[in-house]
Amino acid sequence: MALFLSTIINKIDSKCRVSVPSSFRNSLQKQSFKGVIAFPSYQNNSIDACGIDRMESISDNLDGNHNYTKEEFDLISLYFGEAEQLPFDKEGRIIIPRNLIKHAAIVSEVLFVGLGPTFQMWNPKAYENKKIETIKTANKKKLNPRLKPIPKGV
Amino acid sequence: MALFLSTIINKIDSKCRVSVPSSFRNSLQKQSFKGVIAFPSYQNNSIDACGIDRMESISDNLDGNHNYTKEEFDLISLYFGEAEQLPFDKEGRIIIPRNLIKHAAIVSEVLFVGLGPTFQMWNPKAYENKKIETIKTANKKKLNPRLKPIPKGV
DNA sequence: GAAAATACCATAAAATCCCATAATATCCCA
DNA sequence: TGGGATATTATGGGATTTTATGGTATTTTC
Repeated sequence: MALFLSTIINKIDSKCRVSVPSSFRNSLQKQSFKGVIAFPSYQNNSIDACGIDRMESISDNLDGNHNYTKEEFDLISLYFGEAEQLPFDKEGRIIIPRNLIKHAAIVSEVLFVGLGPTFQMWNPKAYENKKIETIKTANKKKLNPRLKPIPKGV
Repeated sequence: MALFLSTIINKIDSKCRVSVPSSFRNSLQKQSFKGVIAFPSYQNNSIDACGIDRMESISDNLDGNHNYTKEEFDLISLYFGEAEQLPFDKEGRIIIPRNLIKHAAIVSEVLFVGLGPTFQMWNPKAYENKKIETIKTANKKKLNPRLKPIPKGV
């Protein structure tokens, strides 16, 4: 599956078009639907996004004997209902729908941030605030941010 | 997984290109993404780096493990956002982004130091200082200098 | 037919390729 | 083991391609 990393800011024009960063595009272009799946985040004023592959695998999982709780299942169903399929144009741009723009309070620029298998789109200023808040909380709770892979099967 | 050892200094040019030491390159070239993943170290003025394999395993773990609190998840997300995917050019060089150059105060040379599964990039002078400091502290605390294997995943 | 959506074209900046060269390191065979 | 031949690095610079970003034209939708 795709692995989205790093942070990129691109401009959004009067037709609500934004260039998806080329590093993100590369993995998305290989998937069956050439574009991104986007939906409003319920946790932040941001837009959650991923490739169709991920939606398909979640869908398969929902259909089989999954191990989601009832609450989780309901939440995932909500996401499916709100998900938008945004195809690339020839230049690798997507058009962000009105409701998502409103949800993320996007104005002239869109910040893309990679979160591994998914990514988010933010108003750059809002992301900056969120970042500061996250660091503050981490310090207060003395969270260990060290990235370590945990050996499989242990 | 890759094993990075020893210390090498290479020049950085006006296009911010540096040759990754060939000994490091060899293991990285075999991975699915041909290049290095780099992010600002939060402990030093240095750049932490590894291969995509390591990020993938961290990502898988993050995706599969539902034991993270929201705060932990947010913090790890920050690191994904700060990570940069730096592909090799045909000559085995990477381009170091402005923000990382600034973070590590890199000028004309880059010092690569292997740390086992990861490596770091430094301003050679800054590394020299750090080294002296480390030895001084070790002597003061009478640390045992023998190399011991560190338990995996801990 | 008007408005919205989509396709198409143009351009500057940035990233990447491609080639050249010198310095190392490695090989190979007497 | 020596030392010339060969391959691999590290490094530089110019040429080419890709990206991001506009704008205009054409098609769709109601």
